[in-house]
Amino acid sequence: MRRPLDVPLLRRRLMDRRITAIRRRGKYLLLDTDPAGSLLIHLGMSGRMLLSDAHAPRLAHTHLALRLDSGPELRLVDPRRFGFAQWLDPGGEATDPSLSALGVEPLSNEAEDLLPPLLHARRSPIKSLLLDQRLVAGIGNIYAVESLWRAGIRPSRLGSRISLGRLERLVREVRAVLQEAVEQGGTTLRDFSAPEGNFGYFAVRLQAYGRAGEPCARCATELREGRIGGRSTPFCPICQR
DNA sequence: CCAGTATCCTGCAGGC
DNA sequence: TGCCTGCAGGATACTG
Repeated sequence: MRRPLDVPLLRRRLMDRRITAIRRRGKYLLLDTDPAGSLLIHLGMSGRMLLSDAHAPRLAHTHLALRLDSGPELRLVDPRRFGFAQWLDPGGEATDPSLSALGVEPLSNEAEDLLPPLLHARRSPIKSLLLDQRLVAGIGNIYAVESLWRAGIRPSRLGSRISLGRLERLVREVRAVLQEAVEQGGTTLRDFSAPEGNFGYFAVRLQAYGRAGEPCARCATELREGRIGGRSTPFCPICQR
């Protein structure tokens, strides 16, 4: 379902509300307010949130700008418009179909116990499983590709055909990749940046994503480019099995 | 149930 | 230089 970006409605709802908390669920961002309610945001492929001086010129494709009483403007910039911002009334988090269906947070304490058997029970390619937000919340193409390379697992291998031990290793690698990426400020390929405008430096650590045709960092075999779920899927034909 | 494809949209790189 | 094609961090509807 394509989501609306109803600016007049957002203006009515957000006027005179105070932002009390900022949360994340999977790839969704939630700004909770008082009086109760939340602004739900997804950045899609090309979206960014920017905290800018209210007088600074707005970048092209600025679809939403929230003037904060504290001074700056919170802006949603999204050239491709796959992202969205939507108002949620109290309780909306539980009724929103995609939000309520989100799976395990990979960085949560229970992920290492819950995920391996869950992945083992499915007959889809493991990469598709990692990208399925209803199973695991928050993994995108880059981090799926990286985690599988690190774990030495072929992206096309069916979940049911991977031992629980190897799936446990995979989940550990997913967590490590995500943690490192967050520490490095994310992965800037083209237009990603943090709200203050700084870039993410995880891209320099990518060993597989965007490296098809280059030698594998582990075994020097040329990385191949596959396609799973319509997404580019580089992998090492020797050390990913 | 599952896999693959099309779709939404703009920008950019590469080929000719 | 300019035009065309394909591809890009995501999610979902549809088809077979």
